[in-house]
Amino acid sequence: MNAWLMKSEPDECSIDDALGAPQRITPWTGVRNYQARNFMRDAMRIGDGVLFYHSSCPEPGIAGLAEVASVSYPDPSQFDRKSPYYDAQSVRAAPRWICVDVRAMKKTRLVPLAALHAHAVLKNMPALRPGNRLSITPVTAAEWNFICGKLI
DNA sequence: GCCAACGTTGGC
DNA sequence: GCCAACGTTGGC
Repeated sequence: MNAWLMKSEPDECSIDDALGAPQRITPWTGVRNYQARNFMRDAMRIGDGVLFYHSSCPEPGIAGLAEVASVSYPDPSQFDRKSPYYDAQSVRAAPRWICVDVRAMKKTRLVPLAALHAHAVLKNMPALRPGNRLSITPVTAAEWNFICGKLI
Protein backbone atom coordinates (compact mmCIF):
# COMPACT_ATOMS: atom_id res chain seq x y z
CA MET A 1 0.00 0.00 0.00
CA ASN A 2 1.17 3.50 -0.82
CA ALA A 3 0.12 6.50 1.18
CA TRP A 4 -0.47 10.13 0.31
CA LEU A 5 -0.97 13.49 1.85
CA MET A 6 -3.76 15.37 0.12
CA LYS A 7 -4.46 19.03 0.77
CA SER A 8 -7.91 20.48 0.85
CA GLU A 9 -9.05 23.92 1.83
CA PRO A 10 -11.65 23.35 4.54
CA ASP A 11 -13.68 26.27 3.16
CA GLU A 12 -14.07 24.22 0.01
CA CYS A 13 -14.08 20.67 1.38
CA SER A 14 -13.29 19.90 5.00
CA ILE A 15 -12.97 16.42 6.52
CA ASP A 16 -16.50 16.93 7.88
CA ASP A 17 -17.77 17.70 4.38
CA ALA A 18 -16.01 14.61 3.03
CA LEU A 19 -17.47 12.39 5.77
CA GLY A 20 -20.92 13.78 5.04
CA ALA A 21 -20.79 13.09 1.30
CA PRO A 22 -22.79 10.17 -0.17
CA GLN A 23 -20.84 6.93 0.52
CA ARG A 24 -18.26 9.30 2.11
CA ILE A 25 -16.87 9.67 -1.44
CA THR A 26 -15.37 12.92 -2.72
CA PRO A 27 -14.19 13.15 -6.33
CA TRP A 28 -10.80 14.87 -5.99
CA THR A 29 -11.32 17.32 -8.83
CA GLY A 30 -9.51 20.54 -9.63
CA VAL A 31 -5.91 19.32 -9.52
CA ARG A 32 -4.13 21.45 -12.11
CA ASN A 33 -0.53 20.56 -11.53
CA TYR A 34 1.21 17.96 -13.70
CA GLN A 35 3.24 16.39 -10.92
CA ALA A 36 0.19 15.90 -8.71
CA ARG A 37 -1.76 14.61 -11.70
CA ASN A 38 0.95 12.07 -12.47
CA PHE A 39 0.85 10.74 -8.91
CA MET A 40 -2.87 10.06 -9.36
CA ARG A 41 -2.43 8.60 -12.81
CA ASP A 42 0.68 6.49 -12.29
CA ALA A 43 1.08 5.62 -8.65
CA MET A 44 -2.22 5.68 -6.80
CA ARG A 45 -3.99 2.39 -6.16
CA ILE A 46 -7.39 1.70 -4.69
CA GLY A 47 -6.98 1.31 -0.94
CA ASP A 48 -3.97 3.61 -0.61
CA GLY A 49 -3.97 5.56 2.65
CA VAL A 50 -4.63 9.29 2.62
CA LEU A 51 -3.75 11.88 5.23
CA PHE A 52 -6.49 14.48 4.82
CA TYR A 53 -4.79 17.82 5.27
CA HIS A 54 -6.46 21.20 5.82
CA SER A 55 -4.58 24.04 4.12
CA SER A 56 -4.98 27.81 3.77
CA CYS A 57 -6.95 28.07 6.97
CA PRO A 58 -6.51 29.24 10.57
CA GLU A 59 -5.25 25.83 11.74
CA PRO A 60 -3.43 24.01 8.94
CA GLY A 61 -2.66 20.37 9.61
CA ILE A 62 -3.79 16.77 9.30
CA ALA A 63 -7.48 16.60 10.12
CA GLY A 64 -8.47 13.08 9.15
CA LEU A 65 -7.84 9.80 7.39
CA ALA A 66 -9.15 8.67 4.03
CA GLU A 67 -8.39 6.17 1.31
CA VAL A 68 -8.17 6.13 -2.45
CA ALA A 69 -11.45 4.68 -3.69
CA SER A 70 -11.10 4.60 -7.48
CA VAL A 71 -8.60 4.51 -10.25
CA SER A 72 -8.09 7.79 -12.04
CA TYR A 73 -10.64 9.06 -14.56
CA PRO A 74 -11.09 12.32 -16.49
CA ASP A 75 -11.82 15.28 -14.21
CA PRO A 76 -15.24 16.57 -15.34
CA SER A 77 -14.56 20.09 -14.06
CA GLN A 78 -12.08 20.74 -16.89
CA PHE A 79 -14.99 20.68 -19.38
CA ASP A 80 -17.38 22.75 -17.26
CA ARG A 81 -17.37 26.33 -18.49
CA LYS A 82 -18.84 27.52 -15.22
CA SER A 83 -16.21 25.86 -13.07
CA PRO A 84 -13.19 27.78 -11.81
CA TYR A 85 -11.22 24.73 -12.94
CA TYR A 86 -12.44 24.94 -16.53
CA ASP A 87 -9.62 24.40 -19.03
CA ALA A 88 -10.46 25.64 -22.52
CA GLN A 89 -7.43 23.87 -23.94
CA SER A 90 -8.46 20.41 -22.82
CA VAL A 91 -10.41 18.30 -25.29
CA ARG A 92 -12.67 15.37 -24.45
CA ALA A 93 -10.84 13.02 -26.77
CA ALA A 94 -7.63 13.60 -24.82
CA PRO A 95 -8.44 14.99 -21.39
CA ARG A 96 -5.57 16.82 -19.80
CA TRP A 97 -6.68 16.48 -16.17
CA ILE A 98 -7.81 13.53 -14.12
CA CYS A 99 -9.14 12.87 -10.65
CA VAL A 100 -9.67 9.97 -8.27
CA ASP A 101 -12.42 9.28 -5.77
CA VAL A 102 -11.40 9.62 -2.13
CA ARG A 103 -13.34 7.91 0.64
CA ALA A 104 -13.20 9.69 3.99
CA MET A 105 -12.62 7.23 6.83
CA LYS A 106 -12.51 9.28 10.02
CA LYS A 107 -11.93 12.65 11.52
CA THR A 108 -8.87 12.69 13.75
CA ARG A 109 -7.63 15.20 16.22
CA LEU A 110 -5.91 17.97 14.38
CA VAL A 111 -2.17 17.44 13.99
CA PRO A 112 -0.86 20.94 13.30
CA LEU A 113 2.15 21.66 11.17
CA ALA A 114 4.24 22.53 14.20
CA ALA A 115 3.63 19.03 15.59
CA LEU A 116 4.77 17.46 12.32
CA HIS A 117 7.89 19.64 12.26
CA ALA A 118 8.77 18.49 15.77
CA HIS A 119 9.71 14.95 14.71
CA ALA A 120 12.92 14.01 12.91
CA VAL A 121 11.25 10.99 11.26
CA LEU A 122 9.03 13.36 9.31
CA LYS A 123 11.65 15.89 8.27
CA ASN A 124 11.80 14.69 4.67
CA MET A 125 8.07 14.93 4.01
CA PRO A 126 7.70 17.09 0.89
CA ALA A 127 4.57 18.66 2.36
CA LEU A 128 6.69 20.18 5.16
CA ARG A 129 9.13 21.94 2.86
CA PRO A 130 8.83 25.71 2.98
CA GLY A 131 7.03 27.11 -0.01
CA ASN A 132 5.77 23.69 -1.04
CA ARG A 133 2.74 23.99 -3.28
CA LEU A 134 2.11 20.42 -4.34
CA SER A 135 -1.39 19.45 -3.29
CA ILE A 136 -0.67 15.72 -3.43
CA THR A 137 2.56 14.30 -2.03
CA PRO A 138 3.72 10.76 -1.26
CA VAL A 139 3.99 9.54 2.34
CA THR A 140 6.45 6.76 3.20
CA ALA A 141 5.48 3.72 5.25
CA ALA A 142 7.62 4.98 8.13
CA GLU A 143 5.94 8.38 8.06
CA TRP A 144 2.49 6.87 7.79
CA ASN A 145 3.09 4.48 10.69
CA PHE A 146 4.53 7.20 12.88
CA ILE A 147 1.74 9.67 12.22
CA CYS A 148 -1.05 7.12 12.60
CA GLY A 149 0.57 5.42 15.58
CA LYS A 150 1.91 8.33 17.58
CA LEU A 151 0.35 11.62 16.51
CA ILE A 152 -3.27 10.82 15.78
C1' DG B 1 0.26 41.70 3.87
C1' DC B 2 4.71 39.53 3.35
C1' DC B 3 7.60 36.16 1.58
C1' DA B 4 9.42 31.57 -0.11
C1' DA B 5 9.22 28.41 -3.72
C1' DC B 6 8.37 27.10 -8.10
C1' DG B 7 5.45 26.31 -12.30
C1' DT B 8 4.09 28.77 -16.48
C1' DT B 9 4.35 32.15 -20.05
C1' DG B 10 6.30 34.73 -23.59
C1' DG B 11 10.01 37.43 -25.88
C1' DC B 12 14.00 36.64 -28.22
C1' DG C 1 15.88 26.55 -26.05
C1' DC C 2 16.96 30.19 -22.60
C1' DC C 3 15.52 32.94 -19.02
C1' DA C 4 13.17 36.91 -16.89
C1' DA C 5 8.70 38.19 -15.46
C1' DC C 6 4.65 36.84 -13.61
C1' DG C 7 1.18 34.14 -11.09
C1' DT C 8 -0.15 30.94 -7.53
C1' DT C 9 0.06 28.37 -3.21
C1' DG C 10 0.21 28.53 1.42
C1' DG C 11 2.39 29.49 6.01
C1' DC C 12 2.97 33.04 9.14
